[in-house]
Amino acid sequence: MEKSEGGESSDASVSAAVATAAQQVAVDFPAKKLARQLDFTVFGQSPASVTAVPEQIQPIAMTSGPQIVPVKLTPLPRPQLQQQQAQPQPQQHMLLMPMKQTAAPPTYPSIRPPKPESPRARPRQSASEVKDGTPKKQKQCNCKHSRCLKLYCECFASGIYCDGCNCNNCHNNVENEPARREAVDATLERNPHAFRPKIASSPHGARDNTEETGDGLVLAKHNKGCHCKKSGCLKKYCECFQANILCSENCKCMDCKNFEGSEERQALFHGDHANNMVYLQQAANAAITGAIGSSGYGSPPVNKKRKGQELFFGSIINDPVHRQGQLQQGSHMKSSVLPSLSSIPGPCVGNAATVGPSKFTYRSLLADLIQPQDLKELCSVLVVYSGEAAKMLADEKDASQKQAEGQTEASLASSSQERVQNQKDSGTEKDMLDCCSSGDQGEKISTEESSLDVSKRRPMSPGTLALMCDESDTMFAASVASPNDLATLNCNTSSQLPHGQGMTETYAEQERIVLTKFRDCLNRLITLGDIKETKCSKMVRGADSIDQKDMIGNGFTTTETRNQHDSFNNGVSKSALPQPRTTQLFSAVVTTANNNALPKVHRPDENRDVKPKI
DNA sequence: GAGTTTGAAACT
DNA sequence: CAGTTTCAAACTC
Repeated sequence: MEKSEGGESSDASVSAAVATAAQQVAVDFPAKKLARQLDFTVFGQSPASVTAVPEQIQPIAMTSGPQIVPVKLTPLPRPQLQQQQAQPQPQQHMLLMPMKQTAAPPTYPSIRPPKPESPRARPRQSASEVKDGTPKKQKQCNCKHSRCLKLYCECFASGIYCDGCNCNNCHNNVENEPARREAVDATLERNPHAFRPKIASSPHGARDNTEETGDGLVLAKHNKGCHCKKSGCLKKYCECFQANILCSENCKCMDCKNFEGSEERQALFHGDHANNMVYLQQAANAAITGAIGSSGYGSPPVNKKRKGQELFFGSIINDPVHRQGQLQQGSHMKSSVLPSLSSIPGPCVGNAATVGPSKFTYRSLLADLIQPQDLKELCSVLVVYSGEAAKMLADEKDASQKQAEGQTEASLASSSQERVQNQKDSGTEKDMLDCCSSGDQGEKISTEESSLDVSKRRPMSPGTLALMCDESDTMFAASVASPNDLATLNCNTSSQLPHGQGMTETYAEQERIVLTKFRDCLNRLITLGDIKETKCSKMVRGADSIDQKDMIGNGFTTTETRNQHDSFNNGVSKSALPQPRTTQLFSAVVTTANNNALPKVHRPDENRDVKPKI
């Protein structure tokens, strides 16, 4: 007779029997359903609490050996059990596994499950099992020939009795405990780790079994890895995919698309807001950490050795769709061929050889747009801005003072006195400015302020100085200011910082301008990223009209910013700025500033949104 | 719901 | 250990 021996009808009685029989462990090992339900959240369990389980039951198991221990169920040392402990649920059929399996206490690294999936990582777990994080119903197997006594059976593999399943000739129940235990023994004999988590535990330890993604999530790895051939590891046939983890070096899959950065994988997440947000966050973080410089790629993974690599790789070459994502994957497959494929992502050859635990890392579209040099140059630009702002403020102040003097017909003596005072307030600022300025910049200042005393120089704001400090290395020292200037600047900073209210206002204004320009720069970067993303998308979709050169090199960047570059070169501050590459990316900011920002330092409407945005 | 596909588990 | 078979879930229609 084919029936579900662990049927729901008998659920209560079976559970009661189990609870009674295994009273001692009942608390630690909640019922079966719960076990599975809570599967999904147990990865976060602390290793300590998890490892305690096997040790706890080990004495019992040791005494049982091959014998059947119907009374004291041997729970599988799996993470989900810990979850059960945390949230004890009534009537569950926790099964006892022979202590064999606990001979080597499994380690349950604290892993944040990408997805609430069975720790046991039994693939093919019905989605109905868990919805909105709250398990509704235990997964019901449909075994027909295995009697639910082989790992084919999810329930058995999960270490739980069948309960309400649709299986035939089920022996995975309390009534057939002897047979079940035999099966358990046999299974453990074949594979001592058969009932241990496939995901999360590792012979190398918890730490080795986890990897961190761009967003900081710690993802688990499949201990054995999958061996998928046709599913691309993007279907639930794949254990890794089903567990919502990325394939790892442990996998031996072919044509894997379940790696970070895989477009196919990302596509799957389209429509799934939650997952999409995770991806976006990963991308954002990756952009922050990896967008700058040619090392936009993190470490392209590495790992997997695929039997179908050659074949798979060959398909990539002519398949744009696979380039960006799998290209990265390919980097750890056949690094020798990577360079030729690195066109889209950009220069990543240097990283191709990088070997790391992580498989794939997101590479920002801006990776080849922003170089370390750009940052330095940006800082220089901002420094100049700060100086310009300070100067402008001083000019305005002087102008207003002079106007006031004229109106009041103040005496020459008093005027001089005020002038001296003014120097105290803002004059030092110019000193600082000139310290960091040289060449044309200095000339410009002297020209514009020919009527002013040379000593009427103002210090830069603390924020500007901070930039200066960061810039005090190569670029700046070489092209903007001499080391002596910087030294002087620093000295002046420390000695002249304490200024009056005037200086505070100046600082605030300087910083506001700098921040505003920085914001503009970031906005521009975003725009460039959008443009590039669009182009990449078109390209990936097979839009053959796009010239790849524009994508990878500075093509579109240079053309887009050429005019800006020109205008920049005509700007008043050009000599103070290190040349060119910044002009490609940041010239718009500079140009804009030269055109309208500095002359009107006080423009609340323009700067008012700086705070919120930044 | 039946049939097919898939890949892990089991077997040789 | 590799190849084959069995099995049940996932998937397709």
